[in-house]
Amino acid sequence: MDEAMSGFVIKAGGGGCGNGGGGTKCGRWNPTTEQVKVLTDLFRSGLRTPSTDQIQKISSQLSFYGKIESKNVFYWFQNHKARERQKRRRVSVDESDAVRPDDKISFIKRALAPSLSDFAEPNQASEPERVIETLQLFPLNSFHESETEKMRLLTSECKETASFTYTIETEMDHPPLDLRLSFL
Amino acid sequence: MDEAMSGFVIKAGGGGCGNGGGGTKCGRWNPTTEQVKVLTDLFRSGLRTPSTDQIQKISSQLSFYGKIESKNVFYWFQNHKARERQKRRRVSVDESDAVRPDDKISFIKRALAPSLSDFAEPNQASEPERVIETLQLFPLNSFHESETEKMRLLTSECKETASFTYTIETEMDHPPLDLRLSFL
DNA sequence: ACGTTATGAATGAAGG
DNA sequence: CCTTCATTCATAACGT
Repeated sequence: MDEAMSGFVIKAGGGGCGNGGGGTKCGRWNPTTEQVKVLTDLFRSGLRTPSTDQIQKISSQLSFYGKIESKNVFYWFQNHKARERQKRRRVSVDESDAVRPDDKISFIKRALAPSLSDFAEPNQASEPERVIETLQLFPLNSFHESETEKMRLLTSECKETASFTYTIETEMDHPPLDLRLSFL
Repeated sequence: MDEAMSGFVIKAGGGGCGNGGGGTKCGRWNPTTEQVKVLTDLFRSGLRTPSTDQIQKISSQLSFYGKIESKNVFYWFQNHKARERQKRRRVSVDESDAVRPDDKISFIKRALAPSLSDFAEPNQASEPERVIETLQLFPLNSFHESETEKMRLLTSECKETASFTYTIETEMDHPPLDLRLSFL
């Protein structure tokens, strides 16, 4: 109903936002695929919290592909890092949880368990802040998965539903919370 | 034109989608009625933004009814809250437009309207501060500039950008354009 | 079969 | 850094 549907983004018409006209609504930055790819590549190269000058340089380079501002780069890294952690935490938790001990899948997983501890704790203090000096991008033909795609693959793992009942009543809030959940 | 969007399906194929008995198809989570009921119940009880722990507990409980992950619960609450608000806003707009003569309630409500942010008109003309573009003065000796400070430097408002040099979305097939990020 | 709706998922932008 | 809000994309579900 309320679909704006055909409004279509198309940036702000080539001029940016506040140019000349009246109150042109400055829509939010919509990164192009190339921009995303470069950013993702930088992230994968180990760059997590770029400094101000790095941000500006990245932004400058990326501006070739489309309108972009420094703050977009800044936000991108912040969000990407935060969500990477967030997702990882959630996935690991719900993987280890709610799986029956005698489930053969878990058995296999334990048997195959890779050195997960390598990536276990991205301790920031020990983060080497390793940025490769000459980073060749543009694979020209390689299509390697981005973080998002990887996350999707990881999280789409379907596990056996089973588990057991286990009372939910925690301290959600002090309010009434008279929930009688219909389990049992 | 949609080539920019690469939202291909996950398509579980043969990997990891061990649906436990139900005809559950991988892809996106489809909550069962019981799950929806519990979630709705929790929402009605006042829970709006569950913490991580709560999300995990809820997810664990709900996994009894079917496949579910923590992030599903997370998204569910996010969406539910957002859409609740969205509808509400739409209704309020609607009611301010169509006033029934015999409806005292709406009249009173309009009169009493605290207007949290009704007049949130982004008046740009009154902007007192002008951000200057030349900001890379001193990259030196600023140890650990706070993120907020960083943002202050990076933000450039919605002013005209000098990068509207080329047409947008016209031809994405542009040449390789070797971008080598050796600038960091 | 196809258009519409409902809703899961994602992410840019802030705030604290 | 963490959470939260708003907007949007994508798709299962549904009605015609």
